[in-house]
Amino acid sequence: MDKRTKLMLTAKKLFSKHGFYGTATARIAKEAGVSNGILFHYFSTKDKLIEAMYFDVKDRIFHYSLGQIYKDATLKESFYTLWLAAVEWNLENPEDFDFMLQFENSPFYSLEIEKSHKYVQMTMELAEQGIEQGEFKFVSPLILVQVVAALVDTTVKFLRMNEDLQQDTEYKNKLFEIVWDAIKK
Amino acid sequence: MDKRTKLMLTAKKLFSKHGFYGTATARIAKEAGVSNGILFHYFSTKDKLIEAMYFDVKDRIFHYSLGQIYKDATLKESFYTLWLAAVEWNLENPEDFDFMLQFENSPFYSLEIEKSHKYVQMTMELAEQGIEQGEFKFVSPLILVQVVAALVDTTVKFLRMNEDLQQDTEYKNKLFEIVWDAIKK
DNA sequence: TAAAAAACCGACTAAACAGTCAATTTGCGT
DNA sequence: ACGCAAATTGACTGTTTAGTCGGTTTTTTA
Repeated sequence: MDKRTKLMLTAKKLFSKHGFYGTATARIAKEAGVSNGILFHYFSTKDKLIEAMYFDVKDRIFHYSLGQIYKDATLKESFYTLWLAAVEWNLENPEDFDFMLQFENSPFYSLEIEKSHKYVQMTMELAEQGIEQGEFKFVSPLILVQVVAALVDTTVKFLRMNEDLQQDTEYKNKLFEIVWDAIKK
Repeated sequence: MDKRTKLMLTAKKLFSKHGFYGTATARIAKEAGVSNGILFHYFSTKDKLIEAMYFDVKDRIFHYSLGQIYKDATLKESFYTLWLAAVEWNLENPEDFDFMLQFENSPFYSLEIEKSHKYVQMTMELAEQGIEQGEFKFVSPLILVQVVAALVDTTVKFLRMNEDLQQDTEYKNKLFEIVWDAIKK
């Protein structure tokens, strides 16, 4: 594994556990088993490292989740697939999840960053579709997307505390009804 | 105003803008117009200061919101009052809001802390009531509470970006329907 | 009003920190 | 096999940091 990847993995682990400023760059390098200097060769500042990790993680989760959607699916099916994929991905990648939560609620984060993401635009289009077809509530598509995202996070946090429910498909369907009822007309 | 309060107000302002570790204790004291030493007289460590602020803010918002509920209100009215009060309080106290978001998504936070709050228990009881009466979805009351809380945050973030909608009662009613539909059976 | 306690000051310190840099190794095209 | 660029090292630095402390002022108590 190349050292850049090693650094990213170690940084993710430490950031998610100890926070951004609770994690020294020297410690990242040390635990990754590489030299101090190489970190700044790949990422000119600590902030750049954090930002690079954000794009990496966000990219992977969206790519995975959107990839699950199949053609000719109804709107509800598409949203179910999207929601479930995101929930399961986050459950399987707790470090990514904790890192994202921290980042998106920190002063690092701005909506400009979010909107620059092509995948966000794709989900916005899905929401717009639903509104036009009269299937979703007649509100801004942006808030529908954010509601779904927020409820993914809420679900993940909840299922984390209730491991016995993580495999319970029936219960998860119930949880999806929360999301669907929230956005549907 | 006593110096402890001055410190808390200044800390809140700086933490919300620059993050926890982006804000030096010396800077808090300086901008609060008090000596460096007095900060550690009131809060033995920086972490203690952060935690004390969390309890202070959380206490005030819950006290305010729950205080708005009137007797003989239906369950829906109670939830509407609760949701609206929380949304408006957060809009009027953006520093508190940003601070809370950061704190609750940082490694500082744990569910133990949350549950220790008497107000959380009160909202849990409201949710249990709704489930028993068959008015809410038959899921864990905890997740219903968390869904409402998450949707308060989502609404606040959205209304912040759309200031023209902040006074639009009709639109806010629409946004509440999202919350209500999410939890109701 | 005296004594005890609590609030308050600001200079100080030891540790930790992000980022630099000159020197060395590695890998790759020719 | 040569030469050159990119990767890699780790010791180093100037700054910043949380927290301490001996001493002073203000407030409370009896």
